[in-house]
Amino acid sequence: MITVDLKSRVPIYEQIVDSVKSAILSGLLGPDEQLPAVRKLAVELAINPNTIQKAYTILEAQSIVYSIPGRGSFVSADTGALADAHHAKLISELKQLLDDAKRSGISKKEILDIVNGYGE
Amino acid sequence: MITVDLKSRVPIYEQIVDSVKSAILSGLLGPDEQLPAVRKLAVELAINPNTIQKAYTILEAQSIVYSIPGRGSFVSADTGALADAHHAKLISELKQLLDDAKRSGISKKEILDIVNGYGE
DNA sequence: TAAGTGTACTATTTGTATTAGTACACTTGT
DNA sequence: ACAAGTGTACTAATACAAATAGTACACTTA
Repeated sequence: MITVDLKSRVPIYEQIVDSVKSAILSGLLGPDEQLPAVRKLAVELAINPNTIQKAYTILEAQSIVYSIPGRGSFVSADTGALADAHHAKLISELKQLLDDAKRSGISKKEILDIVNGYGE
Repeated sequence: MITVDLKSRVPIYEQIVDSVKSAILSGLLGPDEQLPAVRKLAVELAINPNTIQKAYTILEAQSIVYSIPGRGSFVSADTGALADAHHAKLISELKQLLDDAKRSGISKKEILDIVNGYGE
């Protein structure tokens, strides 16, 4: 569920933050569902517990999870804000990509062909 | 022409590499045109000459520039490969973004509206 | 000859992530 | 009451890569 690439340039704790966010966005982790325990996940990923803790602390600061000492860490009840932020981010990235494509002389037709290749 | 963000996470030498590539792709730098001298650019960007040299070495290894000791560094005569690679990269990023958007429940209509907002 | 160019090399510094180790307070289940 | 499992907190040490500092050499151009 939560994975990490030790060789990546992005810090492990950040990968964990992103991984948890993805799990929530994809529905893999539902509201009030418990996250893996700090120590357990550390063993599973073969990294230091402090690194997991750092990730959970960041997630808690962003109101994406809440932690109860002695109990565990859990997904926040309301994940709407997270979904909204992700949505906005995707739109923004798409616009930037289109700008770049236009500057690079990629035709609108080529782009539309690709977009239309995606079902629905 | 070539800019750098000291606060960015991506290494300065890599920013320079990307910056030169962009300048070439946008036509700001034409074939056989001379790049700023290592020492001069170092002064201009207020960074160490070694960092510039590292960037130029990488660009030369990728056949994007060629260097002549005593003369300077110049844009390669044939920049077609660079343009092709950039084109392929954009297409790939677009596909990935569309995948993500689909997974996030963004409607095709919303995407088409954005794409159609880009002239031509 | 002088100035400007790329190239090469080693040592050092710096910043940040990560690890290591320990300790405390709380909750749950027995 | 107890043990096990949980989050939390803190300091020190380690590791690694980027960036800097400093110097030197070979070449080209005016």
